[in-house]
Amino acid sequence: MERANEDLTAKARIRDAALRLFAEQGFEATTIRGVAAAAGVSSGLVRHHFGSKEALRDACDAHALDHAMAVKEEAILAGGLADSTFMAAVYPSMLLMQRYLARSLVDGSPSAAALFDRMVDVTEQWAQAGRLPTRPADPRAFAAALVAMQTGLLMLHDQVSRALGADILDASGNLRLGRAVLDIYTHPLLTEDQAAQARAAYDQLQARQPLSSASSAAAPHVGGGRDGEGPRT
Amino acid sequence: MERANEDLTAKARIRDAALRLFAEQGFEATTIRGVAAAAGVSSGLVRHHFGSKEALRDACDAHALDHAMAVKEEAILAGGLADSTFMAAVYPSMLLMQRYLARSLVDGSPSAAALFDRMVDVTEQWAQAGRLPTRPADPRAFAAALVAMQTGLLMLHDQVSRALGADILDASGNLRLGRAVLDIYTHPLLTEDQAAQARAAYDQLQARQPLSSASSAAAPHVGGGRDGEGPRT
DNA sequence: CAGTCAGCTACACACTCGTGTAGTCCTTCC
DNA sequence: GGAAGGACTACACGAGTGTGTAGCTGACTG
Repeated sequence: MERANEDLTAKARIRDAALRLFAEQGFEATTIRGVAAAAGVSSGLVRHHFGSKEALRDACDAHALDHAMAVKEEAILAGGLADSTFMAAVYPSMLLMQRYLARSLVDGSPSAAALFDRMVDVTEQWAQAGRLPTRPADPRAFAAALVAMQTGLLMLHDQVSRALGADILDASGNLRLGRAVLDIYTHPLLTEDQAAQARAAYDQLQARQPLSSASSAAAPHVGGGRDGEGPRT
Repeated sequence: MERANEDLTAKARIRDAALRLFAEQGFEATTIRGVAAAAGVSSGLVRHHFGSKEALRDACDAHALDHAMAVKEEAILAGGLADSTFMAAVYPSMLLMQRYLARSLVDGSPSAAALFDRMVDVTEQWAQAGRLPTRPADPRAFAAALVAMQTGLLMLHDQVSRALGADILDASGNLRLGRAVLDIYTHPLLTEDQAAQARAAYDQLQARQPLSSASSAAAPHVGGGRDGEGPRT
């Protein structure tokens, strides 16, 4: 399924190498010479084909978006298996594209930021459409948090893989992670008592510092009780 | 509560500036000269106090860990409010430390990776301790996914803030995000039917490609049905 | 008062980066 | 056959980086 690298044009090889390196190392840390070496060409050729490093990034952005869209449409046209799980399984390149886009968010790519907003929009509409078992109170914040959390999984690919002892981009490790995330999304992490306690704590916080500029928690407590410490230190 | 910058020694000012810049821009993109300018000193003084850029990073790592641990112990000693939510609310600097550590994960800092592993360990033990309403089938993967997702929220600080139209490090935006994450963790995102359907899809995937190296999904589908597309494209 | 030493600065060096330019090779078309 | 043009390389340049070194200042110490 994966096309052989030797059959590709040099321009495509450069773009693919850049996409992979950008995803793995980030935009700043990736050098044009490194891209050229990975693609098996001279550094001058990178400039010849793409003009500048920024233009190379734009080409990668466009390619990642095009690829994701094309695969998505193809999957929709092909049948009912339009959910992203199956798509990513059938098209291994999807994960690289997603990881590239996730990394672009950290690097501050404008197009990735635009995509993030779009994903939040789509998720917000999906949350408001009533497909959820429970309608969230704040669909916008709900969507933003959900998208950011899922993206975090891709960005921390190396860390998660190391903690699991298996590459989450491989079939076995990926299935394992997928089931775990499914577990998180399926079962509530807090009992009703704990949730009520947490909500009360937020109410108290909001009442105490209604207009203060002091920061509070980005990480919600997961363990509700006294010694219940969340995953975040 | 926040100490005045002018009262700090130059070494402390350099460390604080480096921590903030590392958290905002990443390690590679931050220059020693930039740190020196932010601290109001010459670039040579940075080297005089810390020896090298890597040693400066180590000092920031140690400081972030020390600060987090000290605040945590103090909170535990002070009373029952040991959960991270309240701590971060009381100690605004906690969020910066967390954001720094989250960013360090992306930049590949060894000590941040060690901290990530420790957080996964703690979360795994917490998941196995039976405090959850439902015991996860794979506590290790469950914990890794949970920690990565929460960390993702901090790493995508800018993106989430933009999508919400409010800085999530400020009180109002942070409360809003906290409630949203609480919402995610409290209510299941999938109905039982959808969850069963997703599990069946994973079983089918696992049976079809038992030992293949082809990648599958890191993003689980959230919408289960035909046109149900998850937040991830 | 002289000595000392940490705090601090200014400056230079080697290196790597992105970029610019000239030139070679090879295919294509008249 | 020869001109033309794209694919591709080699090399040079300026800017910015981390790092090294010499020197200045002021407080403390005998």
